[in-house]
Amino acid sequence: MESRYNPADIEAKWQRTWEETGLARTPDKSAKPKFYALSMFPYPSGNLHMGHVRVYTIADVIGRLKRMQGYRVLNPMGWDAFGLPAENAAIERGIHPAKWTYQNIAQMKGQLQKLGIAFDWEREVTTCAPDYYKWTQWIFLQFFQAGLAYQKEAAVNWDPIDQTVLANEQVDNEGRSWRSGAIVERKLLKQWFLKITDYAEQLLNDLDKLTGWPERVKLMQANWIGKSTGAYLEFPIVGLEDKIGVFTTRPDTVCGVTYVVLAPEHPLTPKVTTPERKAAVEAFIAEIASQSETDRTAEDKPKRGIPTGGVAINPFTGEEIPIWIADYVLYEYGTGAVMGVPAHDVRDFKFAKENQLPVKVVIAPSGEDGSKTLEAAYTEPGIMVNSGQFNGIPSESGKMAVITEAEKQGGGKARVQYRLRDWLISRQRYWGAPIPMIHCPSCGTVPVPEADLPVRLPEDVEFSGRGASPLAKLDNWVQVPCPSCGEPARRETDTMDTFIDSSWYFLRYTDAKNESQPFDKAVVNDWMPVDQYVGGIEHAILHLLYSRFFTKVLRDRGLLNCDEPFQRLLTQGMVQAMTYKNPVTGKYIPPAKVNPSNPKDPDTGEDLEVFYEKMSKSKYNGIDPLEVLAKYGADTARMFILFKAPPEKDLEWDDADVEGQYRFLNRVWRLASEFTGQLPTKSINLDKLTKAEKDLRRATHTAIKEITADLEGEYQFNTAISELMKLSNALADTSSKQSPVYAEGIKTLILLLAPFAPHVAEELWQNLGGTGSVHEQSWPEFDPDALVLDEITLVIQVMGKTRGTIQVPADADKAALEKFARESEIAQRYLGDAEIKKVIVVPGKLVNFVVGK
RNA sequence: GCUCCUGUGGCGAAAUUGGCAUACGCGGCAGACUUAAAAUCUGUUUUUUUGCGGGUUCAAAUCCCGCCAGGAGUACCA
Repeated sequence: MESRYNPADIEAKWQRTWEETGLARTPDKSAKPKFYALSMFPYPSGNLHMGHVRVYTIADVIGRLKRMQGYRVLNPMGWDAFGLPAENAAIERGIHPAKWTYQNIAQMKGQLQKLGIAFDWEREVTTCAPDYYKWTQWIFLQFFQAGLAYQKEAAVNWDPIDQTVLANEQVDNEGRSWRSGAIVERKLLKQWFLKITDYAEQLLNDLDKLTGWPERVKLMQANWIGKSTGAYLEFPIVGLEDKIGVFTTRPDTVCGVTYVVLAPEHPLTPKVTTPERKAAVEAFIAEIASQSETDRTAEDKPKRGIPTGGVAINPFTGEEIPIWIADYVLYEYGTGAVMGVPAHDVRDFKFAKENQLPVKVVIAPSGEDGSKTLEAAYTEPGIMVNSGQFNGIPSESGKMAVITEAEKQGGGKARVQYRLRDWLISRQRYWGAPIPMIHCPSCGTVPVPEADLPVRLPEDVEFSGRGASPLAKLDNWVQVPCPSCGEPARRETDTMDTFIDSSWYFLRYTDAKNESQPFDKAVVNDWMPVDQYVGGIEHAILHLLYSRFFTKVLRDRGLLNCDEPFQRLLTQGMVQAMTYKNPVTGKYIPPAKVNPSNPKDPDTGEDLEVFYEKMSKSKYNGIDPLEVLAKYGADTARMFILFKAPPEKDLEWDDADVEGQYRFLNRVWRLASEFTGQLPTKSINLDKLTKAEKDLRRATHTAIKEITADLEGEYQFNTAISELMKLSNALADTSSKQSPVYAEGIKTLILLLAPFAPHVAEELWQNLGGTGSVHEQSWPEFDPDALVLDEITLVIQVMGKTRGTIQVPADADKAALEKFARESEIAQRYLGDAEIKKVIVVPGKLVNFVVGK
């Protein structure tokens, strides 16, 4: 056996061997239980970064563990390959998006393979390949047939740099594009939408089924869906037939309405405006329209609005109330109009104070009559007052009473409102799946027949980076006969949001080569749902919500059976590295130019701020995985990443800790190299073990127990590895290296190490004469008898304070424990002749004496 | 503003879920080996204490209340 641990040699060798023997290939259906381990597939940028290393390592450990535990495992990999960067490369460097993308894929695949992840590459999925996007288009047609895909003229988010429309979700809260960072403009265009709002209630309710998801992700989705329960109420307008419909969550406060506010864009705005207010209202609307989203939503911005001159009637009190328009009322939400109840809504209170509108109290805390002047809005529940027939009703039940009355009068009803909007999927871009529709002057919008799929992206395209989509400029591609009437028609030139591609890729993996359908129903039902999904928290809302939506729609189309695609979700933290920043100039300084023990700016001499941040080029703190692999090997990189922090927490890169893991693998290597015995094939004779042997055997079986537990439930790779270290330490320190117990320990250590550091484990396994691959062995099981101690350490406390410990027989009962404790020298010393009022005995742990004062 | 999470040695982190706080690793220090260094090995180090203040309990990092600090999500959602 080679005496030195040389990762470079053994890693390449085993990666080749595993490839040849098909270790990672997904087994055929059998009696074995299935396990679908999935990591979020990458965008093929061309370069692997540490974030990738972390996700795929986590999923790989889980996959390898499950294989050893007797599951047939599916652990696939693919490419989220459509998207803007490829098109930008085409514009900037004149390289075709397809060529650029496939080059990147080849490069990244090579890098990924060096990590030693057991991916089944035979199921590789590439979303920009026609044999994939054919089915993306087919699924779009399913949505269309279900009435879930429709076109709408809409004010959309227009990115002036990328020259495209963005989904609401792709605009950050400063009104900037998630990709280009440009301030987004509003523009009217006819767009394709998917009706995700039809599934809002299910998407919300089924969050309860996701017991294996982090609470905070479920919470973020629930907030995003934003369900509110309330009422739709109508306010008649003086002098008009029209009524103003509002949505409110507080119908119980309706008698306190002192004004109504419309969104400036509301169609009723011009109708209710009186001639003398017309000029002012139009000026106000123009001013709002010219404001960017940023200004309109700026923090602590005062609410601005003006009266229209129009008057509405509160149907519950008969009072005449003014109609205003204001910038804080959003046209897109609810009905685009709100009722103003200054006394019981914080915003309305502020708005009323600023604009001298009356405040009318209609809810009072119990015991009060509502005559007190309010300093702030009273938003708590209370008793209805000044509300005519509703006086005296508690506000919570008053909500229903008001709704019932509104229904009786025909002026309202209960209503549930969601914040979630329909999903805008049109992109005026080339590098995406073409929307398979044809616009015919006589037949209207007609789907491309299934037999004609895929609608291929034409290859001969010019990329200028300006104006309309490159597809719209290709006359010979755009012009087609109408599939329905045969007359000249035009193709839809928009492509689909790439989030569509990633909303069903996990289904395609189950049957990746199917040429006649996106996936076979029996096959997809066999593998789905995904048992463990691993990915970044940045996808907590969009990708995960869209995938859930797709799964439900495809289920309703009869294509699969599951309600939820991802049984368990692990959101791994970022990989951060140390950055140096000059707090005066705000500039980042490359670590190579800084003395770590006394960080100063090399140019100005100023003291630098030192902290951990997500790795990025602009901060000069990126660590190239390939360099780490070259220096230490994949096993060390994996061990470091798994050990340094729990998987969901951010991880701080530290070269010294990487060295530490390298040292550990070297120690394991040495232990195994110096072992001259045989790996045991049958169980050990337990009759006459020495104390040292018993201790070692306990260490071995404790490791099995703890590591197995750490990999079930919550994944705690960091503590699992610390248990490996303990076992390794116990083996190194033992005096019974000739014992079969030692051989069992060595064998167990290698088996337990296998999911974490697969190459070293395999090499050591083979060197010690193990049969077959270490990764095909059964995961070890612990012997409970091995864990039993003859003696335990009993803690002796007085008044809850630990005063010392004694050794006692492990099988002593409560009474015996108390006796040992009372007679102990420690108790004698600390108790003296104090009166013992009570003795608490926790078997196996402690005895606590409660004494009188 | 609202919602949620986190706070433990010099550092990353553990703690069977109420029962010896700091496992495991990093770093530091000392020693062995060496002409010397690296590598390796051995030993040692974090000292009434789990952000702060109260409470419950025989017993609190863990449960409850109130603060403080840091982070995340969301943002006029009626």
